[in-house]
Amino acid sequence: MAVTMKDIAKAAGVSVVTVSKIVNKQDRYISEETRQRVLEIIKASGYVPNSAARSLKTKSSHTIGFILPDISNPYYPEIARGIEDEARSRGYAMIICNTDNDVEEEKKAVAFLNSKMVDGVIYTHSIAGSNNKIVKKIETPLVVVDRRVIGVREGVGKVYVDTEAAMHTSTSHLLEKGCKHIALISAPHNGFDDRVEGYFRAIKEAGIRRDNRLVYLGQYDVETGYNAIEQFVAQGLHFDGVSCGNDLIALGVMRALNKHKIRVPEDVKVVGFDDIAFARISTPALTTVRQPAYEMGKKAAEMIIDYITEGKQMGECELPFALQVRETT
Amino acid sequence: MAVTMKDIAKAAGVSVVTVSKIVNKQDRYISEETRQRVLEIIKASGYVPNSAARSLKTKSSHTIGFILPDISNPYYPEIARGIEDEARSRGYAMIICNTDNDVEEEKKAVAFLNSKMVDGVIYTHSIAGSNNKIVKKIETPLVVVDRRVIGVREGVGKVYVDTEAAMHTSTSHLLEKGCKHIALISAPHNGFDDRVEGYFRAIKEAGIRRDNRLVYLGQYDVETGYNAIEQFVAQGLHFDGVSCGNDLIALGVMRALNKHKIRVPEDVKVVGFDDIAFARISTPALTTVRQPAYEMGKKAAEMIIDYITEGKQMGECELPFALQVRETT
DNA sequence: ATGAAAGCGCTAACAT
DNA sequence: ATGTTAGCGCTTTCAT
Repeated sequence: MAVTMKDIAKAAGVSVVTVSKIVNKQDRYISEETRQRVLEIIKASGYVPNSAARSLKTKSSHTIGFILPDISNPYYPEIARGIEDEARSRGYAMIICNTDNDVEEEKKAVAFLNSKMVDGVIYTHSIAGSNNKIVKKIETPLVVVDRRVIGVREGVGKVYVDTEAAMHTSTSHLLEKGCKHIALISAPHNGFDDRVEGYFRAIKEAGIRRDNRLVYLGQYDVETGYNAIEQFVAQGLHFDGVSCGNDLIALGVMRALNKHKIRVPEDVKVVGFDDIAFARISTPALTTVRQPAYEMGKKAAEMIIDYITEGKQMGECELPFALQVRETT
Repeated sequence: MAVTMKDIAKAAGVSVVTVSKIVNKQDRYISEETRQRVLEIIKASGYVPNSAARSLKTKSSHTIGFILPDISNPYYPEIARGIEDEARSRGYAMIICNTDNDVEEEKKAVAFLNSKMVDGVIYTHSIAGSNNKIVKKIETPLVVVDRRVIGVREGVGKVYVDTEAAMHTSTSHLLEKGCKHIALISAPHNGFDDRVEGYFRAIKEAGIRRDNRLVYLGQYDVETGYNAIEQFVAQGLHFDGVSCGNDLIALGVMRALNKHKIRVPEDVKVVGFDDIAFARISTPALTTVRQPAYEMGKKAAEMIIDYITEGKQMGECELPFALQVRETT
């Protein structure tokens, strides 16, 4: 049996109340002498407060949930790390729930986190489906990270980057490098699709007519990039640049291009999105738009914990993106 | 205020005990009629048991901790996913703690998880430092995953692959492909170093004299692979194969080789270790030894939860590795 | 400066 | 088949 406050109290010859006050630093009216004595006994005994009892009483678990599609997908781990660093440094634990972009799984995750009595949840929702319903089920403070949710309930924190502008930047970069026939390979979102819009705005500004045959919308994965190129090649389409919805797609693109002996960047230039660790490592190294994943996670955790502990209203926080020019353009 | 058992009891006109029994499926002696009635009220009210109260009573938090070096490093997320899948399907939450391979951070993580009253911990310890001390501080059931810990206390579960044999396999593969001068690039471990041993055993069996100039021990990262090759080249060393301690190193190797216009696999063959997602995607695709990371996580969670819930003794579990021959050999 | 009393929501004997 | 009682370890008035 673990040592409890009662044990400490008995050993120190004081009441549990006194011990509680000392542990919680409500020691305004505690004599320095007893304070020291109790503190020493605590240290010697290896006493650790029972968090279940504390939670039951205070209605706060000092735990936050992180709902995301899949931790084993690159990019998300960086967000998770940002959350964990900020959270733990402030005494909060992070419980993660993978949903595989499945709305049913998201519902389960929400119910699970509710049952775990988390004090808040950070949510990177799936790209398809009606996330507003999910958001409504979340009873705790909530911050939506990485994705833009339109019209969610009041008081929801938001941390994001302007993906429309980012995509505009990456596509414009291709244009500046002399590309005239730029393909878009990405994944469809429900509602406003920032990436697609950013791409179209860039080529429109350049006075280029849109060619829907060069737009391929699949998933945010390697296969999509690969398959898209296979399809373009099979159709005999001409293109000299590819703007990708994320780096995974770009890597798939490069693989397919390599297979067809199409040189990057000489024949076709490629630009990714996200700047996952492998963008730097691939050969050739991928030009991409950096999303500050770690910072987003950290900011989201900061926001929600500030709210939980100080009632500081959560707002919106837009973080900057940055073009990383490497070898594929 | 959330709805409690008391509310349900009042609404159903029964005692909280009856509700408790129904919720916990101890309904042997509950009449079908009351059972249904209570269940309906529960459903209608959206009642969720208060896990803090439950934990306080049962001394079980239904939460397990996962201590690991860094979730934003590929390979670990797969383990994490395996743990989370198994854990959540059985009602357990997973709290992760990053340690950055720092023993002090590991201590903090252990203290943190203890304070969170986790029912068990799954531990992938740092490669340096005296982990036995850490292990001793962990008061809960413990499973060590991915790493081999020698001489830890009794009753600790272990999930691992035979890395010595795996490294022997990858190096032997290089030998079979005709390599005569095989370099080893890896990271040093404290105590027995499986990977280094596996490598040496393979070249010794092939009757090749060991050349310590071709052994480079740094970190398990891209830079180490890159720097090692730079050093070999600068020293004018001849080598036709590289056996790497993990895939990150191998990727760094390929990058450096590419820079020096050394062709893979024509001039130098490269084999990695782990089979992270990017091994398949890199160009050329990396030949490597697959470690079943997801399965290891899943197995570790299974083991520890079986122990927690059924007292089933934890043992050792060796999972198989598998050579994945791709384009770099 | 310290403590007594009450109760958070739940479960586990022990009745009935 | 259902309820009474007690208590898990802690925090929070309210006394003293």
